[in-house]
Amino acid sequence: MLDSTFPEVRSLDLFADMSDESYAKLMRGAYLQTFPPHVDLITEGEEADFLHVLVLGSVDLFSSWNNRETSVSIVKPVSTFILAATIRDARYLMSARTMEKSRIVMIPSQDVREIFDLDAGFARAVVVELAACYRSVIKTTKNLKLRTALERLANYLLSRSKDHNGAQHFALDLEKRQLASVLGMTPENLSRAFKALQAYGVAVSGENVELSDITELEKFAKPTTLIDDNQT
Amino acid sequence: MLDSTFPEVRSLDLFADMSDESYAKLMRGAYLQTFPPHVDLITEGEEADFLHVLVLGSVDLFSSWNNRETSVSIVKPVSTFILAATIRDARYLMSARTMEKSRIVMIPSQDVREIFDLDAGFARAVVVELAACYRSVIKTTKNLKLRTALERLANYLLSRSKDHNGAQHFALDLEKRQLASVLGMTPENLSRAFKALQAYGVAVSGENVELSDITELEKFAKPTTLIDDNQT
DNA sequence: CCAGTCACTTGATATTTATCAAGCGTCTAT
DNA sequence: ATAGACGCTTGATAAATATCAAGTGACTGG
Repeated sequence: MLDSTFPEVRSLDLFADMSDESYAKLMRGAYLQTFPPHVDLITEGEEADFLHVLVLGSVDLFSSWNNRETSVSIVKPVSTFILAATIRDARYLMSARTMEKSRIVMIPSQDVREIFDLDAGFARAVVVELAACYRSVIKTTKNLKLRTALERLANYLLSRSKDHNGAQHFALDLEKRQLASVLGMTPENLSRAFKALQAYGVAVSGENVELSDITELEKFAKPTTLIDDNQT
Repeated sequence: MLDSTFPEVRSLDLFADMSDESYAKLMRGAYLQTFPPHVDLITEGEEADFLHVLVLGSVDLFSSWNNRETSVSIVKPVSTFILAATIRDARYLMSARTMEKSRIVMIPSQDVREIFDLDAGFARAVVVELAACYRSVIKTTKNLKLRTALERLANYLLSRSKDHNGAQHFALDLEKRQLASVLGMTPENLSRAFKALQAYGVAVSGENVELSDITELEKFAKPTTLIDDNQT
């Protein structure tokens, strides 16, 4: 299904270190598909038949219980989702929907498990990716359990600022309702939280954020690499 | 350091599928050590020099920020901790301390990474373990974001009941203060939550729990395998 | 251009959760 | 035995967060 006309996939970290032969095998049953915005890709509880790799766009991983819903994380290119379910041949723990137009590679889970045993380079890449995912969720848990909503928002803003080379001004990359869900609060509360952070030099207008006193904001937010750093 | 006098280690899921040669290499630099209760094993932020495997006892993985502290999870035998940090050669995201007398295998991280590349059976076992850890934290996150403290406690009790073959009566395996921290609430609140659950047939005396109406409690708690099941 | 939709905001209020202070009961060490 | 320590509980209160109900403003489709 997938051939060399998609070098973008081959060069992803996850596939870069494997043999051509393994790659060919892996891709034999794979699809590369483009989805419009707001399309449901996966529903939690289903069997994990495919490993998904997001090549372009963005995907919301969310979960529901008892009529409540929450965003567990937002996936940006290039990353996999549903890797753990694929490995364990288990059911999805989260649902997924596209947030914008997205290009996604879908690889049959069984092939992933098969090639994992055959190709050490791929195995290493899978483990490294999975470990990164694990550490990211641990950080989320710490963020939720150790901080108030206001503190989470403050640190989120500082984090985004760092993503923009420490810029004082940048645009939110999420709708506010979406951001509220990611941060574990209601949209109403997010509005009030933004207002409360005015005291630390935060100004928001639409999607535009201005941090006029990053030092003061940091004094309040107390960011730490052990929670707020995406890389380590 | 470790030889065949510790068959308990060799037969762990993590090590069972590897060659004798790889196992020998892996254990060359390893220690098997017994720690007394309430000993700090690891401090978050340090380099992950060793992979830890808990063979006996129990270990608290906790984290601190801004003078607050929370239990992220309790590790019971047989499982690893710090696996993700070892894989990524990164810093620990959590601190660890023994809760009771515990026997722990410590394997130099570098050896783990080396043998991972050499032994496919070990690689598979590492990935399966890591995927299980990942899914477990995802469930924790969903639990925290989708449920109130009362709902978390109710589901925790139902979960423990299932661990005891659905028994109506069982003993808590954690101190209440510890349990409160795991569930993301204060000890005071846990006390009140237990009282509030009396309405659903929950009675607690010391460490003894009696669930006199599991059906009613389930109607309130709405447990789901996608959050509350340890296995899948 | 206008009406409608929709995300966001704001205010009032309720619920949930934490904090502080005190008290209770059990265990332990002298 | 008894004093203290300690874990737990309880009550009073405060803080954090959610809910409900309007309202605003921007974009969109006819």
